[in-house]
Amino acid sequence: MKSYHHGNLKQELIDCACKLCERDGYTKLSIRSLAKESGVSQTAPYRHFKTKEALYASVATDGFKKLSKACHIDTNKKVSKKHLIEKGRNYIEFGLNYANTYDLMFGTAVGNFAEYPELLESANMTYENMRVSFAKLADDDDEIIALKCITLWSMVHGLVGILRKVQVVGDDFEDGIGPISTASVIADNLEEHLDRVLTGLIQS
Amino acid sequence: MKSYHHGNLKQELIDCACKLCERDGYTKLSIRSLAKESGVSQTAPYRHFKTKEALYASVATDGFKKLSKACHIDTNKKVSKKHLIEKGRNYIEFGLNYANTYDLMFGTAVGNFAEYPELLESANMTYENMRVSFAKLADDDDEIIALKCITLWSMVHGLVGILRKVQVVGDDFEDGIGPISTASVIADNLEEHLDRVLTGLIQS
DNA sequence: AATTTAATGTTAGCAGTGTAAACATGATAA
DNA sequence: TTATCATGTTTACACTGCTAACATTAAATT
Repeated sequence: MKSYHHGNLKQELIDCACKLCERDGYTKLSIRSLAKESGVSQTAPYRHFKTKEALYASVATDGFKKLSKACHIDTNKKVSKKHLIEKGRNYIEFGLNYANTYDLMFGTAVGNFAEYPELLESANMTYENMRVSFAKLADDDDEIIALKCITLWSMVHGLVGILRKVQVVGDDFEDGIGPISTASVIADNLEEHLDRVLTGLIQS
Repeated sequence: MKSYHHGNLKQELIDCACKLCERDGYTKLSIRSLAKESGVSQTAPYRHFKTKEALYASVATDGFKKLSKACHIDTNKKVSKKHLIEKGRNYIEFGLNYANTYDLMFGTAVGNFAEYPELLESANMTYENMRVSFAKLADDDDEIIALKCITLWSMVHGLVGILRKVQVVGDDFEDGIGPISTASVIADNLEEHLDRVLTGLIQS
């Protein structure tokens, strides 16, 4: 005997959406299928999410929290380059393992983060963690730190994008080194790669 | 008096799709609206594009050709670091000025490039141009060149993504330097930035 | 030149979508 | 106890991608 009110619908919708978005990609997700999954009417989700984009925002928020955690460094203790390399690898692994969620976080599905305070907050936290960690390592003034931090961020972010795309682009060159095999080299030696890149960045 | 057959529908659909995808983002594009725009029945486009994804593939192909052109370096002449910096800037500017098209090219809207030979070809060409240009500059063996090339690609690609996202994420920190202002610094000094990054890459 | 064929168009229709409006239920506050 | 309001349902609209069956005409074959 089920009651008229669900009791925990919002959270259940979010959880379910996170799962489905990651499994099938966010484009495959429909509010109606989500509602059905929770055994609730087609339009019930609209009591909790004004639009589909708002639902996306919740999934993206969840993603940023996970990413933040994956990249978090305890800045009370001393921060070493090894720490940063490890966290860089965690970032990239998150981007590759949660590729569909990552799309939602960094794509255009959610147009303006400012419309979703929690999303804005979680995204800013991700950056802020990064910045503080980096500041503990490199001994530059704030502006330089911020600059290098954005550079570092765009490096790992870009690598996620290219590593994923290259698997799709293919590797059909007769001679020479195609992008796939090259990308594998990077992926298989992520630590070395990050070390090189990071060292260059700190010294610059 | 219009004839039953359009005569040039396929190309007109592509052109129109390119325009609309860039203007409104590819998610806003519908085959039906596209057909209406060309004064043709709702299902006429299906004679030229098996699925919507196939249409996307055509738009993406067009994008890669434009990107290739924007980044092309005449490798008969000598290639200087200045050349590469300039082309890097062109790449980034393409990514920012044709942001919606760029999404189509590097997002997940087209799942498997191999299903669309022209797309695969144009995407590979973009990489191949880059690799050859870079090879003329740096004097490493092929594998290292390819590796550095992927690194360089992911750097400019990442920068495009982050510079765009940062505008959306916002900049609301009380103290410290927020991502927006930092991104502006990078955007306003792209050449210097690329110079630093590129120099580090060549020397590594 | 006449005829067949294949490419390219149309119409009608299915199943699915986001979302708004009007109404129902029941938990909570007055 | 009653009134309110959050949360649910039903119904409906306009839109979507896509398929099947049919129409037209350009191109290929005889």
